[in-house]
Amino acid sequence: MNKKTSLKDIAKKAGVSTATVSYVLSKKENSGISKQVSQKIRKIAKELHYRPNQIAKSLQSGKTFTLGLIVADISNPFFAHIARIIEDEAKKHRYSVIFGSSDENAAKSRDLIRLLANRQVDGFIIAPTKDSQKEIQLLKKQNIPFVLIDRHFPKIDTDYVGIDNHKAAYNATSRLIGTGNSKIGIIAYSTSLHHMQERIRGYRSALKEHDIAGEDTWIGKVDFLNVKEEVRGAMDRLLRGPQAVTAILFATNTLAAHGLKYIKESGIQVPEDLSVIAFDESDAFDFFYCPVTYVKQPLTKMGREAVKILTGRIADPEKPAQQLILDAKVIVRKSCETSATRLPIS
Amino acid sequence: MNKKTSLKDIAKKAGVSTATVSYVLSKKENSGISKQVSQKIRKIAKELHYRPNQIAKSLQSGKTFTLGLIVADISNPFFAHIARIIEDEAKKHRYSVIFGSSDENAAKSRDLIRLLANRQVDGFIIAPTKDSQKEIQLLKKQNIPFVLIDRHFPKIDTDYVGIDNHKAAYNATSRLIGTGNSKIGIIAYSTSLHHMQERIRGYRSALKEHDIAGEDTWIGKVDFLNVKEEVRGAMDRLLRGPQAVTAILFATNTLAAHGLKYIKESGIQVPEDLSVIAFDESDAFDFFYCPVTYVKQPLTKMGREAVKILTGRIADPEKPAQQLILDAKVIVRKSCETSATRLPIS
DNA sequence: AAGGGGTCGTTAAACGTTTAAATCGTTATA
DNA sequence: TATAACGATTTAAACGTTTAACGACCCCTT
Repeated sequence: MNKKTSLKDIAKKAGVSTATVSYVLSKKENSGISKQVSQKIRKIAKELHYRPNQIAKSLQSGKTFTLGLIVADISNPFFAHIARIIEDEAKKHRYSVIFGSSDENAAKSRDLIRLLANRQVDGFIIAPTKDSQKEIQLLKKQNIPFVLIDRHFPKIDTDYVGIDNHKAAYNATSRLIGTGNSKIGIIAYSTSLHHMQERIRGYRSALKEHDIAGEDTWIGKVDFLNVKEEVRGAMDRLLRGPQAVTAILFATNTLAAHGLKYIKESGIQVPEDLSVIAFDESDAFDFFYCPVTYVKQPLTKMGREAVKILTGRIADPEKPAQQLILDAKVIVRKSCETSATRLPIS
Repeated sequence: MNKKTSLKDIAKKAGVSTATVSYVLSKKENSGISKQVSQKIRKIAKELHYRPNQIAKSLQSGKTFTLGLIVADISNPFFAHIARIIEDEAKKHRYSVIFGSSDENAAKSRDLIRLLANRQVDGFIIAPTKDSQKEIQLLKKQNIPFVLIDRHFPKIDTDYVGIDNHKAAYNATSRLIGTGNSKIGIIAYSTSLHHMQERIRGYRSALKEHDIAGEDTWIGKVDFLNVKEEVRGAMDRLLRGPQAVTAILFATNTLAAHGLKYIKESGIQVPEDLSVIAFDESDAFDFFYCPVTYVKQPLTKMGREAVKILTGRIADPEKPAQQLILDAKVIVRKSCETSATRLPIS
């Protein structure tokens, strides 16, 4: 029906070549074409509602001005928020963003990366899943620009933006110790992903530093596939028996949300019975009956820098990889205040 | 450096024409080329890590297999959730999703639509802003497939997926009336957008139906630009004076979140002093000290149907526009239980 | 010996741009 | 008066695919 109008249509109507039209419509103000012809062409272009076909431009230029964003789940507020920041920063550089959710699944992640690579995105921002080292290596070998966010593989030298997870977990745990807790648990994902390992390591370091002999049972591991149930199971284990903990560090917002629900339902009193600190941010932390202390990641900076590093790499594929490790901030609230009485669940 | 390999490269190496390579690599199993040549080509393709250039395909076929998603703000959980559903459903139809946030700003929305149209997306899913009728008309005139979600313009005959906002607000308000409230307020956005008008109208209908003469002061209008402050101002007004309300309906999750924070800080007791119902979903509703009754939109169905309708339209641009109006469900919880004592703030 | 079919592959055009190089008048310069 | 220079526009190739149409070759019939 209503075919889109192309340079050719304009050229035909104006009685000139498509080259002339292209020069007029793409060049700023100069370059060879007479005022008369220029104006005529511009007029016709407007009449026909000409809109340049970006696909054709991309084919010819080899640039799509599109960034691929791959996260675990775009509906997770953590990633949704980052996505928004990336969108805004990308726009400043004239890029659009095409996204995909990997669900922490390496195969999905691989498929997404390939799909978007075929679509010739100019670069990727990726929160990689476990077991995707090979795919990341491949991107690197193919010289496709990308930046990892949130997680990375320390053995692969790549661009990366994230926080110092060890330090963040260390600080959070230290806070719990400082307010009088000596039995402290952590609930984390059961994954080899480095950021998660670092959070656990930071937790352990803090215990060790304060001469607390941590128990293995204090570390609750949760699989991505069955979060709700496994968080509850882990909480049960942490809060039971003679070594029951009096404080818990949740390694992500999702883990915390489930944990807090459990706490609420079991009638456990925070901070009297249990101190709590969580990673990330959530409405849940504000609205929980006792405002939850949390480890706030500098999302804005992370998103912006990721885009900057990526555009930098697109501009210069040869420059050395850059790892940007930011500090997270512990926002202290009531959920980890000192308390005298500590009652393990019987 | 590492140029991507094209059909031409494979053709050269195999000593055949690019056409042959194309036939082998794109056709399923048949069509003309001998086993030997086929295998040779496939082998070389694998060796050279051939990946088809989707941009070139798109130029030639006129299809990008990309959908444009334009929402108010991808970091709003409501839209982030829908985005995820759309992503998944789109994938089933082999589409990827490129997104943009309009911030309820018509100019931004227009720019986004044009940008993505230039990128030749095969269709749009749009939560339109106010004052974007013209742009929507334009899309229609240009025969670019699109589906509106969440909001639409009743005067423009377009595909649309949303809920019956009048009915939803009517039901929610009726619930508040049914539990003994007769002074009921609503906090909504100050916008001409139809969905918001409908929510207000539904609220009014319910009052009228129950012979309650609503006060204008019971309707708090909030501008998109200054939500936090204006919600607080509106709440102040609703809760003051002889006509102070004993119940509030929040027209969106964001409005509710700010309102609930205000309630919490002012020490107002829900549901004793104030009943509350909110549209949408939020962690805030679960974690607020009194679980909040909410109007749950069928997001999954909305997202899925939007994609289905869109792909349907892409396939057949001539078919009549389809409006899918779904029912929202009031999920009753404690925040709107009957209560005897009602104390306006003095 | 001429024609009819297959089989396997190539040619060439097309999609909508960009852009270096060529062309063609004019006009100024030597 | 040749020629150089300039200004305005066109030609043509290129980006990486797809695909209709064609051609070459071989085998079979009649």
